[in-house]
Amino acid sequence: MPELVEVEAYRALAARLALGRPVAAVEAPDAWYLKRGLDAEVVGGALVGRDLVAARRVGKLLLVDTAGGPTLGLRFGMTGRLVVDGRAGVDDLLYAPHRAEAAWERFGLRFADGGRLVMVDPRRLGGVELDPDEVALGPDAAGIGPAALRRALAGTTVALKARLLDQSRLAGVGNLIADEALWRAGLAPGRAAGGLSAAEVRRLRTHLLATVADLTERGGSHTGELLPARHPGGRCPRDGVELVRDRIGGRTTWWCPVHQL
DNA sequence: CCGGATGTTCACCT
DNA sequence: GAGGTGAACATCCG
Repeated sequence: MPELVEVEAYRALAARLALGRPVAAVEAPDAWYLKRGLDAEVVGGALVGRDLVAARRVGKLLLVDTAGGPTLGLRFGMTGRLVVDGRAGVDDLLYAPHRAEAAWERFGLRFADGGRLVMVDPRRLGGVELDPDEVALGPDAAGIGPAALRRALAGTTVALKARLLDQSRLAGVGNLIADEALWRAGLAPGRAAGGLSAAEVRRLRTHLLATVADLTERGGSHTGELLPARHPGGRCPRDGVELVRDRIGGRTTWWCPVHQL
């Protein structure tokens, strides 16, 4: 999906524009998008007439609380975007087409004043559920503390990057943030997650938080320093050697063999 | 035409 | 049980 950075922008958009507005209708044109056996009738019955009272985020999951009703859980997959009253939470997504087809509107809430909150998702990799299991997610990567990061990495020989991507251990880090943070921290993605020294875990935390802050400020997960070099022949922006391409945690991984140790 | 892309889930192995 | 792999979802891009 959009990673933590984009979902935070969606959360802020929803908090700014959607709260306090009663839901007049639920638009669920795509049954596939409703997860866990939900259908349009159930979602409509649960949400219509209710006020939206809070917009929260855990990792890449956006949570919208209703007054006296269930919490709406929105997942954006890789290409999902949130649009409220025609305004987008982020200007751009790396792999999303720049067009906005009405056919890609997978789910929406219509408000009494005619405004709308809409999920646009060309690839349909996202989805909607009610009262999603928030406990299944690890602590949010934004603002994670030293002890929590240590716990998230400890006790396994799984590759460090794979562990960072494991949403049940640490929530919010996606493929681009993982590569960027490891590149900044000078840590090889294939290292055993539990094998880092205490100093390395502290260094990783520092750079993970800085990465999230920088990408948030610049407007997206695709604004990292490493991103322009993530292609065959791409060179490390820091020391100029050709990056190594690997497959770690099921995802394409680009890293520098010189300074990531 | 082919392969790969900010993600998650599931089946199937080892 | 842990962990790895590949497929699936649908569309665009190089």
